Amino acid sequence: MPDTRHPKPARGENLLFLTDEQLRQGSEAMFFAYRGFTADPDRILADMAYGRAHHRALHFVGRAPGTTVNNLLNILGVTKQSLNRVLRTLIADGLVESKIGRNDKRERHLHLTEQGRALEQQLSDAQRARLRAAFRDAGPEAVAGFRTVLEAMMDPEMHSSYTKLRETGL
Amino acid sequence: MPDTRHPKPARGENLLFLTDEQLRQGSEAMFFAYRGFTADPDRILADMAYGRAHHRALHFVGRAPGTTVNNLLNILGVTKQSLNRVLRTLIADGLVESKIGRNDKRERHLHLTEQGRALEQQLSDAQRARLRAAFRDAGPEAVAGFRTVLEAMMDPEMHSSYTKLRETGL
DNA sequence: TTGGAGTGTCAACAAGGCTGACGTAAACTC
DNA sequence: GAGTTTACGTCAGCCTTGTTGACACTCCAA
Repeated sequence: MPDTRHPKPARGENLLFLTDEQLRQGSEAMFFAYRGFTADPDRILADMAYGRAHHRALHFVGRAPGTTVNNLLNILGVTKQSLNRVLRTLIADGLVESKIGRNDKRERHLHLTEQGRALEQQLSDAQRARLRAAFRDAGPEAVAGFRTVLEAMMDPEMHSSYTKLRETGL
Repeated sequence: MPDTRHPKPARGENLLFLTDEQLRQGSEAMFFAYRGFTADPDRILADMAYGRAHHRALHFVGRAPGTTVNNLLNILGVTKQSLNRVLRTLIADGLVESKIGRNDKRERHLHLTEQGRALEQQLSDAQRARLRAAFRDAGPEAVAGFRTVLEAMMDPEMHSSYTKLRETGL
């Protein structure tokens, strides 16, 4: 029986949270939670001609206004052809603006239009509502742990994208 | 300035973790972490004729041996046509066995074959390795918080699937 | 001026979602 | 016993979003 007297056991003791069964439950928690995480914006998008990829593009353009296509490519981790298809429809529909770079005219700097910002808000609000409820129910310490584990799960390059957004974004 | 004397502030105080910026970072953490979470098994699957959908089916059949098709459908949240396509190849390749029910002969009970168990192990090992490292780095309290938040993010039906697996599975 | 980087586009394809329709067998219900 | 419902499989077709490969254009820098 595990020792339950100490809430924070010394290392070496009580590694119950590292058993295969615990890890399996962790996997399943990720799977089910991610489904919940994407469910609300997906529902909104289903009515439009857009999908999850459009949401992601809107999110990160809104997050890092003026970002280049290449930068967005690295963040999203898809091919430029794949991103381009999404971006093309967003630009055609007037949600995203693509401006030729001033210094380097090969680059395109991406911004949300008013309309794009509105849709991004709508989608993010739906997603954040769920996240807010989950965070509120779980409490600040659980949220801190949540963030810590997620950061440790990322690939190093993704992690650096993540922290870079945190520092420079907005 | 938030009160930092208490690690667990009374409600109403210190709700910094519920600001839009914090929630946005939470969203991004989910996005990047989920990419990391699926990266390792995806790499293994890429060499075979299988994809992430096959991994999910193998996982849950292995987790709840003897489960019916309908039950698996509910867990995975896809249409039977979609699941059937995946299941058909797994059965044809001898990774999954489909047995007609004894009581109710309409039902099919699914099991992993030896070969299926082997592949499931290989895939899960890759995924668990990353999770184990993340859990180890983050520590038991962070892991508990991680689980708490993820559970709060699930849709209620998913949450019941999740807990049911935890109770009856294995 | 030439090579390479950043960007965009076309074509073709695959995985894995979806809907709708239909068939079969078993179980349930009246 | 007839009719309905349930569980499952399958065919056909569509969509989104990912992939590769090939090619063109613009601009910067050596």
